[in-house]
Amino acid sequence: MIDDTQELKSKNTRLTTTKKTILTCLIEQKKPLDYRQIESFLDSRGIKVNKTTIYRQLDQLQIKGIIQELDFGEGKKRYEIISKHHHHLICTACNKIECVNFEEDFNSQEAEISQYTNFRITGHMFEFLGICGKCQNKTGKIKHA
Amino acid sequence: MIDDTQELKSKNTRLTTTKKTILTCLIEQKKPLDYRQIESFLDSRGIKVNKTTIYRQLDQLQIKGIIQELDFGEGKKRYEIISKHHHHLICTACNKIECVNFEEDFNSQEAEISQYTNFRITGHMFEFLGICGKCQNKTGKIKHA
DNA sequence: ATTTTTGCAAAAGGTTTGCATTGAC
DNA sequence: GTCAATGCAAACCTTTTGCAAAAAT
Repeated sequence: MIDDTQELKSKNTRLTTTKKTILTCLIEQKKPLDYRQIESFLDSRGIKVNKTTIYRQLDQLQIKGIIQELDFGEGKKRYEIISKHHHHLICTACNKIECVNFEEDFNSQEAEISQYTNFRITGHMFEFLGICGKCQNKTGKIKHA
Repeated sequence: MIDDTQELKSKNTRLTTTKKTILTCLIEQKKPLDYRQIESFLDSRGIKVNKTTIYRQLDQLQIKGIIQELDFGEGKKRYEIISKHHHHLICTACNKIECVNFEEDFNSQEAEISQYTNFRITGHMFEFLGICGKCQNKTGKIKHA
């Protein structure tokens, strides 16, 4: 995903407190965070920055291939450090998001698809929906599958 | 997904031209459409309706379990007739979206996940990203995987 | 008559842009 | 001194809300 073109496109960057702290935040929390969560983290460190700055730093980090944007259909973006390819568990009751790794082999599916389409498949999004432990215990209101 | 509670929640509805045409649109096109595409369809049939009305009808159809909202990370929702469970092919060059069906068996993955999390898994999102035939032929600018 | 459907304007929520200023190298 | 980083206000885009008017049963 990260190619040389993108590396070159971005000129020198300066290592500011904002940038350093956004990275710290995403590295520490190890899961996809939205704008508000990142802002809170900065806030908790006493760093008051304008939202434009945060968004711009996130853009920049994405262009450099350091972080990636994710969208779980919440009407907002989430940002995550790019490490190895993995998937997510999304609690449909409380929106908690966890990362999961598992052995994946979608070759048969991809082969099946290429049988009747002319797409060249370059990737996939595969996220699990469910109810987290806390929400399972919390209430009887949750629908049972 | 469709349960009795939801059925009961929605009282009588009236079969208006707007509602009928939105349904026709989604049934004919057989793929996830965004607000603008739906509006254009209505427009092409000479039906001028306020956006609020369209959004409200889409909400209503969703509550009744007739359509579903999808989000492919484009910053907007898409709406699709609920038929059997299927997946999508998304062209990362032109954003074209197609539906695909294939045999799926994610039991091993789900088992693996439940080994080290306490989520009860109720569903998944699994969409393929790629380059459609048209875009493959169109230009050399497209990155090769 | 009652209740759904509609239009309009305005707001909401997340994200982006333009422009001038500040600050790092 | 140069170029990246920042703040601010305003704009943008999609979606939602409140309220009153219209249409359907």
